[in-house]
Formats: sequence, structure tokens, C-alpha cells
Amino acid sequence: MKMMKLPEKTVERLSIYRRTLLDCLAQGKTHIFSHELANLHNITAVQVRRDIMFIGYSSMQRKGYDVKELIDVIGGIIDSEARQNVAIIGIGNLGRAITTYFMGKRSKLNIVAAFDLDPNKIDRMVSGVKCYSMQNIEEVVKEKDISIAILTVPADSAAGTTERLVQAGIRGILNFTTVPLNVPSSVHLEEYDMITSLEKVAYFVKKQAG
Amino acid sequence: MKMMKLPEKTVERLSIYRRTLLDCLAQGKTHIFSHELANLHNITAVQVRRDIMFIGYSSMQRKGYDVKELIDVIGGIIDSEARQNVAIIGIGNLGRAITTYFMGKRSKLNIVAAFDLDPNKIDRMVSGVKCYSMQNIEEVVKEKDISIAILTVPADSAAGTTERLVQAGIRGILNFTTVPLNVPSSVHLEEYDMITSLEKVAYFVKKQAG
DNA sequence: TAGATTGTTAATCGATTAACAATC
DNA sequence: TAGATTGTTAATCGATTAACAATC
Repeated sequence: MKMMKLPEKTVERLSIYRRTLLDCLAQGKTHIFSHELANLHNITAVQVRRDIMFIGYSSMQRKGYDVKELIDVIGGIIDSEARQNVAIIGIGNLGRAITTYFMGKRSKLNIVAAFDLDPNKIDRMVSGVKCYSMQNIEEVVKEKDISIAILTVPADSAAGTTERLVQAGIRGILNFTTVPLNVPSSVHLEEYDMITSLEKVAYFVKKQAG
Repeated sequence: MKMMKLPEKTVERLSIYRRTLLDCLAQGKTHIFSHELANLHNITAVQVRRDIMFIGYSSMQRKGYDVKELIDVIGGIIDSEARQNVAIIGIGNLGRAITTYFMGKRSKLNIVAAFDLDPNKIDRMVSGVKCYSMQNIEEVVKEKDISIAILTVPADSAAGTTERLVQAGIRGILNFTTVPLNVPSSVHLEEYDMITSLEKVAYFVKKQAG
């Protein structure tokens, strides 16, 4: 069955629902109503139902959604069938924070390599991941079949490193640098800018002061 | 002059434009066309012009926007007149990464305190910021007039800590934990979820594989 | 049944883009 | 002038919400 393209926001929420559902399961909860799931995320029950409609899941009874089934259905939609290998590019404070965060959490996404310039890190394990030299990006990406890169390098090397990742055949990049990147449309790019987030909070806090 | 409410996305882009413009200024560029600014961010020139229209700035000549003036106008819109004090709650890898990132960068936003449970950090400087005990959140927030909190604590203490921050009178929270938070509407909440971002990249990478 | 809940269509809201007159 | 650029209105697109029939 070929799946229709999901709205971006729905994909994001499905990822979040799944984690909440896993918590519910761990607590022994077998069914959950749309309004319960909605309250846990400060959104409306209609939105939850619409998202679930998109993935074609139905609850059958009026007892709410079956937690276990829903977890599996979401997994079937957003997970890849095969494992997807991930690399951290730049294993400084941020790189280590992200790595520590993910290690052992998700089954289909595996952080299989880190890259850095620091000779003290190269060829060692850092936060549980083998660190390679930046010089070997191309080889290691191919050798380990890495399709996704998390970019946590200093701003001045962001553009150059991205160029090399694209050349090496990476398919998706999650960019934590404050440099806007240019990639071909065949590479999926997700950018997160901490400074913007903080300035945004500051702006809305100021506004309220009115 | 009372400023009209800006769209959220416009606020985000203004923050990004400003940093690009500061780079341009540093490179001695005095004027910039809408299409140049657009190309630097992979967006359209129309969008840039519309954002600039929102803040009521005009270029006067057909020589593009005056870089310096535009920086100032954006600052006048998104910055607070007074300084805004920021605290990092939880100064682990992520907290340190963020702190290092911001230190000395922005003039109106100041990270003035960190909080942690680790006795080795309390009452010391960590990444250039004084670290206080979590037990003293309420006092220090008031004493130092902290209006914004960056939440980088472990998931299991996220909800409790948020409760205390709200009680202490915080006005805005930037949440990096994977726990969705509940705050009164008077507190501006911005959430960033790394796991969702990575799962989203993975989903779209998979899709392309078709 | 009456009440709670779901799934879905239509309406609304917000953000982006197309189109174009005005300006230098 | 002709060409490039801007500022702005109208049209489009995408996401959320309101409304409601169907189900248990």
C-alpha cells in the first residue's frame, strides 16, 4: 500500500504521540481517548483525531484508541523498514548532548559514528560512539551506509562540511549551526536555530509587558 | 508608537535576517537587495519584502536596503528596551552547549545564572556562568530579575521544575526536554524536541527512497 | 435510549506566493 | 526611456477548528 504524503505538522505530532503512548503503555494503560492524548499535549481532540485519520487508523470501539496498536501503526508510518544510520558531525558539548540523548532510545535510528577535528577524540569512543577524523567523512559515510547527518560543527566550517556530506551521498541533514545551508532538493534539510528560538521567546515576553 | 502584532514566522525570520545583516556589515557591505537576502536564506524575495513591510521600513532608493539601518530597525522591533535576564536550568552537556553559544553574543539577552543539582557545580562558574542550587530557584530568579528560563533538565524533573519557575514569576520558557509542558497563558512557551526533528528527517529521507 | 466519542466535511485562519503598479 | 527593484493587494496554499452525522 502506497502511503499518501502526510502534512509536516502531522509527522511531527505523530512522533510526539508515540512517545506519550509508550509512556502510557509502560504505566499499564491499554486505551486512550482522543481528548486525553490532546490534553497531554495542549492541543485539541479534533486535531488528534484528524492526525489519526491521516494514518488510516480506526478505534473500532468507543473505548478510545488501543495504545499498543496505535504505537505500531505510527511506527509503520514514520519508521523506515530498514535501519537508518546517523552520524554526528562535530562532537563538542552539543554533539555529546544529542548523542547521550539518543543512545539506546530508538531502534530504527542508530548513531553509528561521530566526526571531529580534535586528535584527542579521533579513534576513541566519545559518549558511546566511535569518533572518526573529519578527513574521512566520505569513506566512513559510504562504508557505514550513513544516510542522516546531525551537524553540530562551528559556524565557519558548516558550509564546507555540508558540501562534503552531500558529495558523500547523505540523504538528510539536521542543522544545529546558525548558518543557513544550501543543499540540493534531493537532500532533506531540517534547521534548528537556538538563537532565533531564544529571541522569539524574548520578543513575546516583551510584548506581554505591553 | 504601538507596534502591531507580528506573525510568528516573521519574528523568526527577522532574527535570522539580523544575523546575516551583521555579517554583511562586518564584510563592509552597506546595501542589500531583497533578492540577495532571500538567496542567503533559501526563501523568496517577496517574502523578505513582505517581512520588511511588516516592520514598516522602507528603502528610499532602489539601491537595496541600508544594512545598518535595517539592523537597527529590526533591533527596535524584536529587542526589549531593557535588558532581559536569562537562566539555564540544568547545566549538563546541553546546558553548557547553549551557554557557550550565547555568551557575549547578544547585548540585550544575558545569561545571568545556571541551576543544577550537582554539588560539584553549585557555587562555581560553569561555562562562564555562576551556578546555583536548584533549591534556590525562587530566590535567585527574583533577586536577579530573571524573566526567561532555558530548560535543559532530565525529563523526570521537567514538570516539577516548570511549576516552580512559573511560581517564581518567570515570563518565558524555552523547553529542550522531551516532556510537553503545561504553563499558564501568561507565560510564553517555546518547545524544541530533538527526537521529533530527527524522526522527521528520517521520515522524509525514507519517503524519497520511495 | 441518552451520553460520550469518533470520523469527516466544510469553514476559518494564517502564511506564502503571484501579480502588478509605482519608483528610481 | 528601459530595466531593475520595491511595496502592496489579491489569490493560493496549508493547517486548524467548527459543525455534525454516525456509532457504541
